[in-house]
Amino acid sequence: MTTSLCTCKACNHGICAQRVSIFSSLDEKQLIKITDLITHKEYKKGELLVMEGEAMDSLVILNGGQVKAFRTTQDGREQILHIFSEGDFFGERNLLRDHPSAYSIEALEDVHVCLIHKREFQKLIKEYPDIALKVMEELCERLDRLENTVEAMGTRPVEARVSSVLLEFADKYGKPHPKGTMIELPLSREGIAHYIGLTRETVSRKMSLLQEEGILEMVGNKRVLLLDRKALERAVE
Amino acid sequence: MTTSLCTCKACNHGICAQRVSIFSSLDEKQLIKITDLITHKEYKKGELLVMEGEAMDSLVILNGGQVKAFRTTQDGREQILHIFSEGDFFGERNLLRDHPSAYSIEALEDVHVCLIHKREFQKLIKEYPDIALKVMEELCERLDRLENTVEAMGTRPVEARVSSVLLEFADKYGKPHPKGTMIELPLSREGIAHYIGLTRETVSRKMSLLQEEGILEMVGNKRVLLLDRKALERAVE
DNA sequence: CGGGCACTTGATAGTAATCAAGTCCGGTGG
DNA sequence: CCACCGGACTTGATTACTATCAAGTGCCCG
Repeated sequence: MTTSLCTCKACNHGICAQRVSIFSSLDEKQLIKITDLITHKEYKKGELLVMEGEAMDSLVILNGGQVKAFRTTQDGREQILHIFSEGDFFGERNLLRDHPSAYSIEALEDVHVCLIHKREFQKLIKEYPDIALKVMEELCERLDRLENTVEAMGTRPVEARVSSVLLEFADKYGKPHPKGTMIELPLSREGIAHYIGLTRETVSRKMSLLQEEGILEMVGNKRVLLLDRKALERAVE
Repeated sequence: MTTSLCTCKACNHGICAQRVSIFSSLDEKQLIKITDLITHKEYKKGELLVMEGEAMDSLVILNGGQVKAFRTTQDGREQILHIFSEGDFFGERNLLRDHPSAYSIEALEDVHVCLIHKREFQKLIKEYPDIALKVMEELCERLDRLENTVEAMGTRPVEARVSSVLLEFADKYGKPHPKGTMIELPLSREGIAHYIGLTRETVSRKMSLLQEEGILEMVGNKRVLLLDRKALERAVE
């Protein structure tokens, strides 16, 4: 999955589509055809790719970097709904149903995206039904994750929710380390708070607690060394 | 949509599949073919259709009555994730990915379901890609609703969350009434609480408040007369 | 190396959970 | 049809927890 990355600036080797799971059922010839339909775009950290309520005319495939999908309430509170990483896509719902975007998308770091225009995407789906099945699979994953989030927000004590996010990040962004797992946090404390419906102070306090308990070690502000995964898993239940 | 209901006990007129949106793209001949694949089952109010963690071998289409999809935590707390009504289906995710069920399903009233076996469903999806698109549409709707729930649970004050559920029920189950809209509540106070992550007492108190404000009127325990929809909509924001 | 921003920590206040009685609804049986 | 019973609902008092407000500290980038 992470091998043979396309490192060229504009993906003109014709292989970047290969890395996206929704196209995994296609053969090389078909992939090259698709690559011709793709246009590219770059965003800097902090830039908005999409604004809530805006119409979308393309499927967006993340080809490097991470973004957050979030909503802002009238009184300025933010709720993060999804974090998308390399290989993920978004906009599919707006293309399928012709709705405006239900959330804003902001680059968490410098980001490179591939765009497939609405009419091409709709043609592709008709032509290769397997693509629809792959999209469906991805929608199912998101449903699973959101259901877990709802359950956590509805029934779990705050400490369990923090633990749960840390486990999610460990699985997605963790790298082996002699003392456990090193996690590159995609979000600041405030970001984590907005992901699970808390305030930055509460997240801070709970993470300090976890550190005192010897479960993890904070390494600067952007990394966490997970020492005792089992303990974290117990905290989630 | 609600016309020409199949009121026979076992749906042997061969038209019950017609009422399900996922088959709406098929013609009558195809529908009759599908009807042959369907088996039927009845459940009484309170019965479990599916247990969390159980393997599923069929797509379940609700042909009458309502059910709730929920999870129970180790310490006995319940979180309701979905409410399914006539025409809705579930189990699709387990069939597509061969996972055990992520939640239990309980009949909220006497229920009649149609079952399509896994192997038939998978054949149908291959044969009629439009069905996959319809399933996808439905998954999108559920994602939308869950995203709204997460946003509400993360950023909205409790009163707004209660108002939000009442509006949802008004749209789904409300009937015109000289003084406003009469809502048949699918859930008890406790059920509503478990749907939005609160306790029954809190739901009770907030609904009493809404009644004092003249926004609604409780009619017995199972119905609510919504008097001032606009006010409720304002409370959600 | 310095400055700004993110993070931590502490004190206080507000809100919902919990605990605890009562009341009312709704179904059942006479 | 009415009376009764049990479960669901309401209401009140108290407790627990997290948001908020406020200050200080430390990380990270230029």
